[in-house]
Formats: sequence, C-alpha cells, structure tokens
Amino acid sequence: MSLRAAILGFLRLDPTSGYMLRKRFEGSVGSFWSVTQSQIYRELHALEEDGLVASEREPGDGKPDRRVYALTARGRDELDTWLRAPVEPVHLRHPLLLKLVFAAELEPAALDEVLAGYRASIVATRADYVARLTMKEIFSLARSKREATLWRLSIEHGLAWCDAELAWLDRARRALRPKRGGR
Amino acid sequence: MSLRAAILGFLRLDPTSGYMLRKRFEGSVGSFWSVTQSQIYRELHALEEDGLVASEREPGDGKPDRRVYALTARGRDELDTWLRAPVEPVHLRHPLLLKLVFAAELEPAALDEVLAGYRASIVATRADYVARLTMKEIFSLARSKREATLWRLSIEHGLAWCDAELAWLDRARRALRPKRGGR
DNA sequence: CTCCCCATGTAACACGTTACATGATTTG
DNA sequence: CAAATCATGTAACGTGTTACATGGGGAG
Repeated sequence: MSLRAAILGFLRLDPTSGYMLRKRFEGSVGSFWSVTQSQIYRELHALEEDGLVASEREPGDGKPDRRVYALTARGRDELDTWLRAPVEPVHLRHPLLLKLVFAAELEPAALDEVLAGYRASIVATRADYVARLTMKEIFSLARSKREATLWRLSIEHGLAWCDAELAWLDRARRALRPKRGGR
Repeated sequence: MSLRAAILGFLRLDPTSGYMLRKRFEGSVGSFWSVTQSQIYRELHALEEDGLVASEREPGDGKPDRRVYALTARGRDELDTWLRAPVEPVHLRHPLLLKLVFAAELEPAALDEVLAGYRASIVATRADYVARLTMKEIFSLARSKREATLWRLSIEHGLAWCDAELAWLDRARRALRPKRGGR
C-alpha cells in the first residue's frame, strides 16, 4: 500500500512519467523505500485501473513518447486518507544479525572480519547522509519551510540509524574479542 | 540467499520438520528476519533439490506424519561459506519516513498523532526486547558462552534500534511542533 | 563511427504473504 | 461438546528483482 501512496504523493507535486517517477524515488526516498521501474509501471497501471490516476500519451521530442500520469480527485482523497492513517510497522531485514546468531563456531577472527566489513559499509552510508544534509539543491526544491524540515528529518533519521549501528557494532566487537589472559 | 542459510543454520543444530523450523524462526530471529511457513517449505524443497539437505518421512504418533530434514555434507559446507562471506546490505523499509516526506500539507496535529502512534508501537517493541533479555530460558539453550553472547548481542541490537528511533522521534516531534509566538 | 548512456517501457522470474486443508488434542 | 490450538503441509496470489528491448544523442 505504501508504494501506491508514494506514487500518489509524487504525482500530487506534478504529473509525470513512470521513468521520471523512478528517478524521483531514487533521488529522495530511495534510502528507506527503494523501488524498481517494473514496480512503478505495474502500480501505475493498477492505479489507473482503480481510477486514482489518469494518463495521457505525450509525444517525445527526440526522446521516446511517454505516458504522463496525473492524480484524479479520488487519487488526492486516497493520498490524504493514507497520510492520516497510522503507519504500518517497519519491516527490517538484517542479514548481519542473522549471521551472528549462527556464528558461534566460526573462528573469532573470521567473524570480526565480517563485522569490520559491515562497519565500513555503514561508515560509507553515513557519509552519504551527511553529504545529502549539506546539499542545498535538495532543500531548495522544498515548497515551504515545513517541507524542508520534514525532508531534513528523514535524512537525519538515516544518520541516527548509522550512528546507532556503529555504536552497537563497536560494543559487539569488543564483547566478541577473545580475551588474552582469559581462562 | 539468507533464508537458505538460516535454514541450514537451524538444521545444523538438529534435524527437524518445516513446521518446527518456523517455530524456531519465530522464537529467535523473528524480529529481524521474519518468515512464513510457505517460504520455509519452498526453500526446503529447493535445498533438497540442490542436495544441501536430505529428508525422511517420519510417522507421527498421534500428530500428522512429518518430513524431517537434515543437513548433508554439502549443506554444511554451504553454511560455512555463507558465514565467512561479507553480509548483504540491510534492506530497510520505513513507512513512517515515507509518509513524512509527503506530509507537508497535513495539519501539524494530524501528523503528530501519526508520530505518537508510531512512538507507542516502538515503546511496545522495546519492552519485548527487554523482556527477552531477561528470559533465562532463551540463553539456557545456548551451547556455549560465546553463543549466548551472540544471541544477547542480537537482542541488544533491537533495543539500541528502538532507543535510536525514540530519540529521533522526540527530536522530530519537537521540530514539527507549531511555534506559539512564531513569526 | 562505435560505444555508452538517456528515456522509455515490457516480460520473466524469485521471493513473500494470505488463505486453505486435515485430523488430533486441549480448553472453556 | 463446541471452539480454539497444535502440528503438518499446499495453493494462490501479490510484491520485488533481473533481464531485455528500442532508438536517439553525446563522448571518446
């Protein structure tokens, strides 16, 4: 249901094609709601079927022709309903934790290498978030101060998540380090 | 690939049926790797096809007959390979953040209600983690001190995640509260 | 002029969820 | 004794991913 709503959300800003929608996802919510083109096109078809969006074929000048989708009145209602509804639970899939649970027999050094690799990936992700926070271009697209605040908060969430992940990782690695003088 | 590996991981401990595997998932890794029965059965069939597990039909005494799966040598190898491999990236889906990004026009009160509802759900989740940490029964199943440490760390991760989520939420709600004397 | 990338989209497949089916056993 | 739950599993459907197709425009 969230994909549906997100498409409606983007289309409320301005009517556009499936291809451009994919770009918008990537450029804004991609870090916490990734999508592929196929998903978008499928959902657009379903949305049109359900009368929440309407499309028109538009001649592409040089580029391929494209189908431009716009919200209908019912689409706007649906979006509004979704915005007010309680959120669905977060769905987390954490391959590292899964591995950890089964790693008791793995030599400490091999496990620590896995943890270190994961740590590096988080550090990189964190840097991305920091970069996004300082990109003026992103926030200049906001149509109100409140909207900019919301966008900033969503990026700060990613940052906070990375920090929590790093803190936990460091504790975990310390706890798993074989004790030198240990019995 | 992770589901595959997790099944191998459970089967290494002892051979069992699809049904019991589902229970094991629920009782241990469910909070960061949820599965349904259908997934498990499908994967078991695929694993047998690939020769990583072998099954035998076992008469159920009173209960329905069941098919008990056990690791093969190749299955053990596969598990070991997976344990040493770098982890796949975490895949996060965060419906609240998605909503936030499109919520600029929503009245502050309605948005805050959504945030408050989410907060309550996190508080509840957090309590679950705390409860699990103090359940002796869980850790008494560990076959080594190291294994217990690993399990504890995976629960602590959930706890740390909840705390990060709560801290971010409180900041967010403060930032989104309409200012009384505002310009 | 070849190769890669943009802009557009479809098709096939893999993974995840929901719903159903069955017979024993416990619970209200 | 009816209703829920256990223990086992299958079938149908929906969502997400990977791979392909097409033609123009820019870069080496």
